[in-house]
Amino acid sequence: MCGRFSLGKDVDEIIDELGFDDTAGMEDYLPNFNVAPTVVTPVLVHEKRQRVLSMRWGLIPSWARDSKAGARLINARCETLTGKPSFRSLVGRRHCVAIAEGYYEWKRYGRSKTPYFIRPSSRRLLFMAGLWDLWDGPDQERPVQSFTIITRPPLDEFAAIHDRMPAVLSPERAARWLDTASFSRDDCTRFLQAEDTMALEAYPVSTLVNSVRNNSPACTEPVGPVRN
DNA sequence: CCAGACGTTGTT
DNA sequence: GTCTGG
DNA sequence: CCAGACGTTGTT
DNA sequence: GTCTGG
Repeated sequence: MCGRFSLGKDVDEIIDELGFDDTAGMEDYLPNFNVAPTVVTPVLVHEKRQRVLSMRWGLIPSWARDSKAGARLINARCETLTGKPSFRSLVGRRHCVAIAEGYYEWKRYGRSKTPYFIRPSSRRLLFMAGLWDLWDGPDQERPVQSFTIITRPPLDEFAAIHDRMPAVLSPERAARWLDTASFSRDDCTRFLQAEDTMALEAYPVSTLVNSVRNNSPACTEPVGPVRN
């Protein structure tokens, strides 16, 4: 699955890599090596054109009575996406792509757990398919924008770490996912489960990352061998 | 018809 | 909002 | 995902 | 154990 990720690059690096020429949508951005659910973080959307919106991680459905309801909707299974009340209306309409340098996964060893960091071997940005929604809170002037990250069965190389992984998208496939106007709802699950061309590497990291209070480059530093 | 749920993960 | 259960 | 809290009353 | 907060 995906319950934590890192985005520690500077705003200029990110904007440059995305190919944008301004920082719209990232005015409040701060590098964060330990992005956790409920945190506001930049994601890509396509509304007439591609752009960045900063959203809360953890989808709050538009009909939710309170914002707590969505606190646990941090992931959506690609196999069941089109059937679930919280997600089905967003498929083909509100696609987004979470921007990260890599994601964390805790591998279980009996009673203990070791965090791993998984990132593109190229060290370019990692894109993860998602869905987003708008929620009109009772006292909110503006609707709350929130998103969920789609998960899938793992690629063979990562099956030993965990039995789920985020739906990772190469830049080309990310653009396809975002362009809902030309995206077929029926292809959704197949598209999200396709082999992606983005080569990834995985390695163990310090348990520093366990606590969301720890936000430093040490979170993503290897403490064991890097595996491709 | 109205009421109530609406999610994923991991653990046992 | 929309579906399921009663 | 993990960490941390988990309660009420009255008093300052 | 289970829920909330980050």
